[in-house]
Amino acid sequence: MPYSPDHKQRTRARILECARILFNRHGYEIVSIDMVMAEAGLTRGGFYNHFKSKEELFAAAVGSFLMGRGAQWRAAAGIDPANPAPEMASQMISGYLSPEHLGDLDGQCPMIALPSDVARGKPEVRTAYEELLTAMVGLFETSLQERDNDARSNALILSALCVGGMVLARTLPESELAEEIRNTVHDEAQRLAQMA
Amino acid sequence: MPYSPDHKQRTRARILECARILFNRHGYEIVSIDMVMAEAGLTRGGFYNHFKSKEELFAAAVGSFLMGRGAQWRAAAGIDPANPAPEMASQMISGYLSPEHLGDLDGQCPMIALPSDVARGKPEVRTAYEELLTAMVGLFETSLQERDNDARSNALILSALCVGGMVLARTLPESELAEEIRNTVHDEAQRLAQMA
DNA sequence: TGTACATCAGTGAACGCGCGTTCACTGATGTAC
DNA sequence: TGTACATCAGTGAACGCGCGTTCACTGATGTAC
Repeated sequence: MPYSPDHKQRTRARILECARILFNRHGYEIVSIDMVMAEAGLTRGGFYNHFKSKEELFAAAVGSFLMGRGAQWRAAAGIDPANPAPEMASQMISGYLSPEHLGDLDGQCPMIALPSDVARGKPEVRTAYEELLTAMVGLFETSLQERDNDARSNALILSALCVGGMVLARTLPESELAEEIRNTVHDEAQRLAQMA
Repeated sequence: MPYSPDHKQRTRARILECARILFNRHGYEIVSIDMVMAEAGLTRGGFYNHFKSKEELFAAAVGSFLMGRGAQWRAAAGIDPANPAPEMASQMISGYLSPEHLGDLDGQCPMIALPSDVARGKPEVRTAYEELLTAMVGLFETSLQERDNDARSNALILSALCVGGMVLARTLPESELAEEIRNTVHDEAQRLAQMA
């Protein structure tokens, strides 16, 4: 048995991490398998030892955010999904609609960076996106449900505000309007979360 | 002076219309200049008589929605920007967040179809996107301002809900969740427009 | 402890293909006479 | 009215390039003895 048992698994994780960052920054079509593998310190041929196609890599990269970069991000924001507190919704909104998140092209949530690419992708890619959204909606719902008997609807609305506000702010030229959108949507989401 | 004076102009408009539809459906990278020109009944070489690059075509195609397909769409929905009525906001929300708009891959608003592509584009492309959003925000604001002393903020929030709700519903796999998002966001936007 | 070996992660050349853009040209058109 | 012409929108071959994927191979590794 050559190589340690987890050698391949760690290489795969490295490829995935590089892919997530590159896709976030440049989008699905621009990023080539050569770019991903070079970034991971490997050559192109080895790619197919780990993934059966570029599309499969894309789905895996989108899905990897949930337990990878997204988990770090939740921890940094003091969010513990295992012990949901009523203030969790407010913390999520502050972090998601923050200027820091808007500027973080590499580390951002793929729901903001890649909706158009995902929408044109195969079902497995769109399902990976759905997992991210389901997680976000679930966290909002859990946080709201103590005080809110319409927690599900408000969780969906908060998710649409978070993703929608950030997509618009990201797509606009860097301008007053982009900041105005981000700020206004942030305040409205906080208001809605407090009211609930 | 060969050809009638508007011959070139009409050809340009035809190229632009084909480009808008193809970009909407397939995205910026997948659509080639060959595809656009063939769709317009022309050959690739002539493209550069009309546009100086693919990126310029993209910006023009995004911007063309406002006075082209978007104007048809407003007319069909009974929206007259010249005579803004208080119920205009509600009409816009009904049309924008409708199942018909969700299913219209060719004719949809580019703000839904292309945010990721635009965000990675040159400034001229992002400025074209900004024109679309500015128009939408302006229509909402005009419609709300009679009864609402916070019309600007609510116009921004409604825009984020419209675009955000549709981007999510479009990106998800065709599922209950996609319909639930569209419906819930639609109802919330209507509620907000009525309250204002 | 040291050596020969089997494994398989990783290599890199090659495949067929289509891209955006350029450019010398062609030929349909409206005008001049 | 009819014909020769100048214009320029449109043509299509060619350019250099990089893509996703395949495949015969290489060589670092842990194991067997």
